[in-house]
Amino acid sequence: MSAQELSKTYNPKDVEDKWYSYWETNKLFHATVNKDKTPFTVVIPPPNITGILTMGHVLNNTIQDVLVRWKRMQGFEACWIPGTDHAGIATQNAVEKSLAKEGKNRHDLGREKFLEIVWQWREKYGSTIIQQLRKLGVSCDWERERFTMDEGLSNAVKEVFIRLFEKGLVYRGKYIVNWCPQHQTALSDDEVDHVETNGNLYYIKYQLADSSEYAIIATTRPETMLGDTALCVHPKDERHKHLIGKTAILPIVNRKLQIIGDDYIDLSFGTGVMKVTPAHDANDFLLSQRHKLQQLNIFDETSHLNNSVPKEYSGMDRFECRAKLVKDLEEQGFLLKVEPYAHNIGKCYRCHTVIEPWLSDQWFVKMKPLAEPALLVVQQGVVRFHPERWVKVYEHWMTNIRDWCISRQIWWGHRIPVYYTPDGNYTAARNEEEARKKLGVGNDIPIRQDEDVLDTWFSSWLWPFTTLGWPEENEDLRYFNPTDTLVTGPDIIFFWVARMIMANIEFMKATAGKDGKPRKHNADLIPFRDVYFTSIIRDAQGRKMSKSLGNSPDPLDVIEQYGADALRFTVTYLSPLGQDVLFSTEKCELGRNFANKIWNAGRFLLMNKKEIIGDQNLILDKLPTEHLDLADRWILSRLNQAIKSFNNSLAHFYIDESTKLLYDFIWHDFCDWYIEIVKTRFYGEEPREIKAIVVARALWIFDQALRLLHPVMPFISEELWQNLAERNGQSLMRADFPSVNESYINQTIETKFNFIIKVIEAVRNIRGELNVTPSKEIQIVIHFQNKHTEITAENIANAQGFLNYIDRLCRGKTKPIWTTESAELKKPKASASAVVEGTEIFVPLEGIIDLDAERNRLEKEIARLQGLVDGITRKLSNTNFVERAPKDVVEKEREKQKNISENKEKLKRSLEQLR
RNA sequence: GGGCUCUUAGCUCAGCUUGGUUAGAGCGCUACCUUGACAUGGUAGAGGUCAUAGGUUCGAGUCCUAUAGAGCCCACCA
Repeated sequence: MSAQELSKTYNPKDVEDKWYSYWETNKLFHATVNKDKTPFTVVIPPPNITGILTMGHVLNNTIQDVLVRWKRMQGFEACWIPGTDHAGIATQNAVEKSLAKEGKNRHDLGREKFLEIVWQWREKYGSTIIQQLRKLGVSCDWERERFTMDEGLSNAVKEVFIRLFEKGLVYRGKYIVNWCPQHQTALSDDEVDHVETNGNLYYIKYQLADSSEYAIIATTRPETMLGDTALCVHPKDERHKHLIGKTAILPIVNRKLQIIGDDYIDLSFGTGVMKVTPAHDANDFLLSQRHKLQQLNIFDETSHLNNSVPKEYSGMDRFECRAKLVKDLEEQGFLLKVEPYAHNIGKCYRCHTVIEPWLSDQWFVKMKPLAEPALLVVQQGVVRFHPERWVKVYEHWMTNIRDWCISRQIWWGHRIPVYYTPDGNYTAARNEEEARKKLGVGNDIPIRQDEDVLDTWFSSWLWPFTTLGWPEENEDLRYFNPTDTLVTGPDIIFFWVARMIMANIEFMKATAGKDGKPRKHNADLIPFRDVYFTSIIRDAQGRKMSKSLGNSPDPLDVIEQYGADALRFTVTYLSPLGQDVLFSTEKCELGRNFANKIWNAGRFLLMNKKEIIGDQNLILDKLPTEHLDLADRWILSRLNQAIKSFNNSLAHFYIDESTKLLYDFIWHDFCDWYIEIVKTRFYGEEPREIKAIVVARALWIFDQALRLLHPVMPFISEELWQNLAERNGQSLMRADFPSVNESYINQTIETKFNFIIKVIEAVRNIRGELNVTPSKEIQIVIHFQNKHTEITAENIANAQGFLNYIDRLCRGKTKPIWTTESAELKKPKASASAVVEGTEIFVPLEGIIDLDAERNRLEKEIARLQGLVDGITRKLSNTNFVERAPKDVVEKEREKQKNISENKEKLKRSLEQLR
């Protein structure tokens, strides 16, 4: 489309897909090792293959894209590595659900067939979210797209497991794990949500053997008593310490329980006597290890009672069993009382089934040795968190870290590379052959691989280096790792961020860095320098937007309705560092309106370019500096200030601030003032050659603004930029980001221009307040103070030029004239008036003015100024202030007092004349 | 129990890092305007004891302490 045919409103649909495929087919997203450039690398938090795009992804990926596009334009070798996560439990869930619809389950199919189906499922749906991300305009290097279960990453996972195993950092053990009976797998501590729930506290009588005495215990899970193997009291508890060493009889079961003493007991809770159920409570398990107690497992993997309990209970569901047991205890006189009791219950973070602590064989990573260096790099600021407060949270977790349960009893995932001989020996190996070698067994003896798979995070914690080819050592890895910025949600700080820091440090030690030498310094071992924790997006009611609540608008609908740029702009505008964001679809009107404003600014300039210069394309390679007037100098000052502030805000991750800067500069400075003033020159009397310079300059400044805008709104900026001038096949996304020219930043110019703004606003105010319609022509008499005459004389082409500004910008027909301080002032009789920094403005309105309204207006203004003067006077009469405050502050107050008083007096005189 | 965050206009939020302009924006509201980019627009206006109470200071929306309310995270009580 040629420039002159721009439509009246901006239509995102006409341009978004067009430019995205242009960028992609021309490989503009692709990054390669380039020794002449500094790399800027970002790895995407890999979305789940089960996922669809949510507002959370929109925010997260927009921020990444803003950073990546900004750096790319600044001349960095910007590389954004995309990919997806296999999401073990989530994906297996999704597939099992769809199988269930056909009445099948995974056990009917068997492992191999089931995995085949999951892979098919992944082929079909696994790239949905990746396609959706493209709609948002993300500039990922798609040639580098990875998947946590692709061949390379799977090998890396194996390699890591084996190395950790050989170092003794991976071990197998019987431990209490969080067992989800729904998924029939262990979960890590982080995968358990604690939900406050109203339950009951049951008080149960345990008879002592050979005695009439009994102990009372309190429990919220009475069914677990079937697995009790001891009672426990505090050794210093006067009430109960005599019980230590005695034996109690477990009700119903009649098992003998020894009574032990341990200071784990909380004296203030319950009865002071605790039942010990080693196989079904984490703390009891620890007790049982200390006291060498029997660990009796009473549940199967579905949390039904197994046959180690009396047969009337075996086979029952745990909650059925609880009900029956409570009834039986009551009937047999063991139940003393039941109290309502609110407590936290652990639930599966995926299916919300109540977690059952369960004793089983699992694999763990020993975390302490990995955590120590990872804690240090954050404390020392080698890795920086934004906002910083997450450092404390991180510290707390890292110093109290527990071993990581990494085995999962599901099928979809990286199978644990451990092989067992029939007699129970085992080792970690890359394949069966290697395993036989390590185990020293021949082909005649069958060995089997562990059935379990690894936690999903066991592949994602390697993401910053496996995506670059590790364990293979290559140029990419040396060049792009450590990466620069990670953008992610604070909810996965432990799942993912902390573990990536650990893994990168651990495994990059043996890898060469940028200089080709082994990495030694922390700065080369970390996975990323900066971590930006995004806001949590909430709905209008303040609820977190989530798939399960279904309260997240579909971003694709939002894009359809408002455009991707509008969505990008709006979410970044709304996201202050470290605070939550309330989002609703309608808020995207903000972004849409802004896009339309920009569009029309471009349209206007191009229309005038055609009018003045004609059809030939401009080059816009440099700023035309001829015939600069005050407004030109002012907008150049504002532009350079905007560039400077934008860079500064982004460097500090104040994303919302940088977006607001763009908005204010383009809408208010450029459109509201500069374009309006440029109009006076387009339609004025200046020769065509000068007008040509003026329009070319306006276009050059707009070109700069589009470059500035591009990281946030890539589509509209590219479309307009291409229309603006001859580009010879270059794309804006690879164009130079504007650099700051300090010499244009000029406070004096801005002050002078602000005076003009104030004069114009004063006249507009008179018109508005006195209800003088724009069609009514008014005369304006401006009585300049000397200090202001120079503004018109020196900085605007001529005095007529200044009056043209006034005429044009006062939004209505005007006939401005001016006098100077030294000239005799012929104050019109019935007139409205205003004072701007001492310069008086009169609007003679005899016959049309509502004198009462004007008196009212003046009285109000005088009262306001009086209030200000009073405040300052009070301050200045405080001797403490005058003596102790810095001199310049006091001087400023004096100056202020003087100026405001003078203005007030002038208005008072005008008011007198109206009486 | 430990930690963190928030409370500013009718609504949603900036401003606090580094104390000193007449405390800002968007939406909404009121009035006027379809003027040769844009009504997804323009101009003007109304609207705020900056949660409360103390403290530091010449001076506090901004710094400190406490309180109240809202929310989040971690740990966990059998």
